[in-house]
Amino acid sequence: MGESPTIRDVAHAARVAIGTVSRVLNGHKSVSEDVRRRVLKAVEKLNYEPDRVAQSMRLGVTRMVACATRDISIPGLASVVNAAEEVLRSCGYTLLLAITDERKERELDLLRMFQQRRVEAIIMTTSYEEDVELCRHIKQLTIPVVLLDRDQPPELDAVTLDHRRGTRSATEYLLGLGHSRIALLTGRPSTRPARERIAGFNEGLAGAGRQAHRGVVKSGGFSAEFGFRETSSLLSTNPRPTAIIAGGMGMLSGVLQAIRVHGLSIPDDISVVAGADTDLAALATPPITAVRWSGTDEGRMAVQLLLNRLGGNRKGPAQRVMLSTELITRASCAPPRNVR
Amino acid sequence: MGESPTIRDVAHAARVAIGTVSRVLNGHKSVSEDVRRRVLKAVEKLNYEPDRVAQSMRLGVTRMVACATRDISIPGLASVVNAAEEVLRSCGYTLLLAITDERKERELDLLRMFQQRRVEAIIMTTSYEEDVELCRHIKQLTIPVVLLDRDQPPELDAVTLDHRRGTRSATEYLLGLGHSRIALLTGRPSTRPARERIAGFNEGLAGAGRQAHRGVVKSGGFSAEFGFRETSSLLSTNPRPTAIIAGGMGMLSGVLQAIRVHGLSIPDDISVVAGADTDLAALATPPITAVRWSGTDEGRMAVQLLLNRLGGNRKGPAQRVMLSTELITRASCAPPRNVR
DNA sequence: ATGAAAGCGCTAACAT
DNA sequence: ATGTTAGCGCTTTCAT
Repeated sequence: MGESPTIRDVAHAARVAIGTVSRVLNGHKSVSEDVRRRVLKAVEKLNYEPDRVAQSMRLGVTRMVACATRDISIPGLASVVNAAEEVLRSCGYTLLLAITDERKERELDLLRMFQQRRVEAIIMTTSYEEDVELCRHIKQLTIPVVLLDRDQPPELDAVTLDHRRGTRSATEYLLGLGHSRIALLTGRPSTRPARERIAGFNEGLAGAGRQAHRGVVKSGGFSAEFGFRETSSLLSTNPRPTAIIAGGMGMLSGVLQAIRVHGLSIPDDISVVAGADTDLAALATPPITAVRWSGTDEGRMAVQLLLNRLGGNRKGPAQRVMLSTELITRASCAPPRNVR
Repeated sequence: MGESPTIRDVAHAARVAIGTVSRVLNGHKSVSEDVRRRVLKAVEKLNYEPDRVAQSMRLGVTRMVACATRDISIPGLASVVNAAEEVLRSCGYTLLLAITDERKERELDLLRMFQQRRVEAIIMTTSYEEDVELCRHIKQLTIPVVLLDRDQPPELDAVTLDHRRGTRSATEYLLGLGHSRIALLTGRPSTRPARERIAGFNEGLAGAGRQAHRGVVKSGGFSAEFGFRETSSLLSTNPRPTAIIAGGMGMLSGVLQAIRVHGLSIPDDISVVAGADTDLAALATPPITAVRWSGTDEGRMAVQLLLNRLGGNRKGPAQRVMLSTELITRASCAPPRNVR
């Protein structure tokens, strides 16, 4: 880094003052054609690139936005980040990416690091929405923060997904097929997607006049491992559920694996609904009914909210956008055995 | 950003000189207990965070590493980035992420931006390895660059995957089952993974003493869309191939979709091998034989090479690491009809 | 139209 | 042990 030419080198080569070089590079009006040419030639010759660190320091603006998220190898999250980067870059911002792995300590570390790096805004998922320390640290930031599919703290902007309606639709659909023992697998209730799915599930059950105990909720994680473990244990109970809702982005593979291991077939022995519409859901055999939403829209919208804040609307009330979900019915659900 | 307290504010609050604050914060020896306590209390009270932009400027070191890649919504790439971020962060580096979308212009833009931001190293996939302009721009960078699964330019470090052997194994396996019309779908030969897969394919065919024309190569893209399009067209030829190798990370879904649309069944009508071992490959029905490798290892190794350079070994010869691939045989391949 | 110089926040070298 | 100051590369204000 030390060996890069500086504006001083350019000025020297062009035999002008450094202020003049700056003016040329920033397109100021009062520069003579002759000088402008000399400067540009010197820039070319030295392969000069302005130091954005120095610019940031001088101007007090970094044009960097940070994104902290659980794990981008989860397809749903990768789309969000991918879309966010594309929009940000097209607006001249640079994305700084960090993986939280759902660890609170790491989230706090990252928050501090973002602050030190003087990023101008943050897009993030918090792992523990109810954690007061975390919320306190987030709120005392002086830059805009946009939450991804999170509710807390309430004074922040957020783009959320309508998991509640998606899960309610799935539940109603399964009840309509005649299922009376439906299991919902989802994350800890300390995160919004899990809470909303559970709420939608209960609404669906209640709305059909059924007893809530006809549903079984396993709330503890979004991972494939969790899906596998809980599905395995559910399938060993008697009577076992006749339908499972895999309420997490990367959970489906574990659920399918467990069903396969138990030698059961979909939808004859058990119906399955996926909480996200992935390649796997669409192309499994049979194809899996899924609650679909767009991670790309989520990422774009998050940046939208953020740019609105950076554009000057710093003090307005929390902006909340909820993106719709849609139940895509496929062949993975059928009436349970006893009903047919 | 303007309202953050500076070291000067801390110094004032603690009634010491700014140099003293700096010494306390950087753990220098010669500081009295009393002063140290006063400074830390002031830091606490003001919620002071040192400005890393200013530190970068002063020290000439940013502790930032950039990663530019095609599209992180491709599962294989997301794992690479995810792993790279984890290692980098644990070493005190911050990851700056950019999506190239395989556009040369964007790659050139990004290279320039990285240079301006004074990142200390770059991890990237180039879209057009043969492009002299791109190679020239990369080579004139003064910071370490690690290529992901790319060969060009040859003076750069790279971590690559042994697609050649993986594809040769797949080809030999299919030939061994009795297939004589095998199709390989893969990307443009301007990228290493495609070239290597084609080479491995041809080696496999040649090694079995078969005529090369028993193989059909469609080289044009890694996307699901490409897989769908080419598979559809291949399935309409007569005689149609009896086996397809989906030689790309996100291609399998398109291939399976096309096979499904044509009403064919795997492996009775056609055998399939996937170029990456994804959830979809493992859990499709039937499960798909796949060439497996570890994106996580790839990302970690890339950072390893990079840290080695940053650790001082700037001038050594290009470091090249090739990670092995493994053929995971599953139920998607069987002898073709005429052989059974 | 151009030059000179201040100053962004910080660290380290030099004083004391 | 602590204060003072130069200077990192840049933009911008103030002269001229």
